[in-house]
Amino acid sequence: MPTENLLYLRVADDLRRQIVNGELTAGSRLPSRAQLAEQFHVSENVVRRAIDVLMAEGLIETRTGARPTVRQRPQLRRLTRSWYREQREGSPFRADIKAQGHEADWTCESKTTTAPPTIAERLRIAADAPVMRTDYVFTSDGEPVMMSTSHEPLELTRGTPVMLPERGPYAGQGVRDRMSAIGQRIVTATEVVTARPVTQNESAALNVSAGTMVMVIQRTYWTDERPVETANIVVPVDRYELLYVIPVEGD
Amino acid sequence: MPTENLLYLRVADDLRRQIVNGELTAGSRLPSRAQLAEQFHVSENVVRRAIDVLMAEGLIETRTGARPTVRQRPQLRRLTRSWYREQREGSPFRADIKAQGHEADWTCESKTTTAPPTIAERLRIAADAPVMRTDYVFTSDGEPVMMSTSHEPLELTRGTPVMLPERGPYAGQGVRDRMSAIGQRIVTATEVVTARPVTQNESAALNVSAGTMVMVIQRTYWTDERPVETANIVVPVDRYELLYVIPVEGD
DNA sequence: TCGAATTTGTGCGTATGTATC
DNA sequence: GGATACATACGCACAAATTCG
Repeated sequence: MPTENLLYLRVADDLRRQIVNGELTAGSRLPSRAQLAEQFHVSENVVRRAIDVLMAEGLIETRTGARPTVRQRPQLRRLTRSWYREQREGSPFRADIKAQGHEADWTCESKTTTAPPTIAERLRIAADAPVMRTDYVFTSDGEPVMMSTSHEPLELTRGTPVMLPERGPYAGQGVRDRMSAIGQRIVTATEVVTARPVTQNESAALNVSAGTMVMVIQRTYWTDERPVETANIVVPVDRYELLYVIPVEGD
Repeated sequence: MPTENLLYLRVADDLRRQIVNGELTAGSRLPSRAQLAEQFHVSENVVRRAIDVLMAEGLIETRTGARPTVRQRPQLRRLTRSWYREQREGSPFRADIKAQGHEADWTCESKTTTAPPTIAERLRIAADAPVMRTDYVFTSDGEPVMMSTSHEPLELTRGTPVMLPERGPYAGQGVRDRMSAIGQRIVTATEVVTARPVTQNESAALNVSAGTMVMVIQRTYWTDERPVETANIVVPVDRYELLYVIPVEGD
């Protein structure tokens, strides 16, 4: 169906065209529903459905009482998910953000708890085994942009200087350096990437509107023998793209 | 807001609970709008919005004239996006799918064209330089599950036996082996992962409902000197998760 | 096979609450 | 505080597709 004959889709198409063409600049306001209805000679209801479509596409934002605003297309920032042929030191997140000309920082909170089943499986430890759980919220230029929840088996770190990830001599230096300090040499990371709608908690913490999507990276760090850390990293799809550099082996 | 006081969200929550609890089994039908409206003591319009929410979440499917059907939760299949410590031969896609106990196949169509700007940039060739474009639709157990669009510079392959990716002695063997046959030794792949709503074309080709999300992998194969192939790989988020295995180098 | 009942998708009108300006 | 505008909620009508006797 090249030409759309449904009213609300026709309206949505026209408005979308104006947005991507720049006739409606980022940050500007759309006409009100009543104005659009008169303009397109349709009912307000049709306009509302068209607005819903554009909102689902992430092109506009709506707030009750205010006319819809054209979202400024945030430039995608790139997260490099690879150490291949790079000499990376300290926190990968900070290095990535600084490389793109922004200020990076984070807050975190650690507590000991017991491993939930999915985490236990990923760490290959018994369910309910003691773990150190650390919740991070990462900020770029002061705005929260990413969050993650990390789990480390306490059987590895208990009683060592690195038990608390963000305290002590190795604070803020990343998992690899911390684990290295207690003789755990990380040689591999696995990352399982999925995408899903944002949860209420995440939408509040990351200041993104409900219904938008996030990518979830289930990252696990491995020594030659065992997994030593695993984390769920949550990134809004409209803020980040992920870059993987993959060595291709074989003749 | 722990308890939701909006009518349509209350209805959606109740129906969602019934689905995930298994009270509404996969493949079964929901009651009709009128029945649900009476059941919940709300208007049909509220039920409609609740249905919209569940559809956006991918929990149900609707067809005009038929009651909404509960989608059978497709088990996520895993795409391995790495050659690290694996000896992979031929098509990575087929190997992955077969390893998970399914039949894999694909259809494709090649044509010569000129490089659009984004592709030209990724291949580091002039815009409008001649390229071989190949569109793939991958099937698993006969169902379309993934699609991709590949571009190769014709300056590399013109006049060689591998010019047409799916014809000749190297048909179906994957980019690495084909390029190897003409002396292009691929040593690195880069993949940029993003997620966005499915387009109309994709939703028709992949048989997924409109409004659902896909992950897009922008993959580029590199020799030591230059990019030799780039592809946009489109995978629905509710069918696949991506697995990256990353060697961690250093000290 | 056919036709009638059912059900969804679309479209219209209106009212109320609430946030914005 | 008042005017504006969106979010939610109610009602109804019709076309198209499905379902089923």
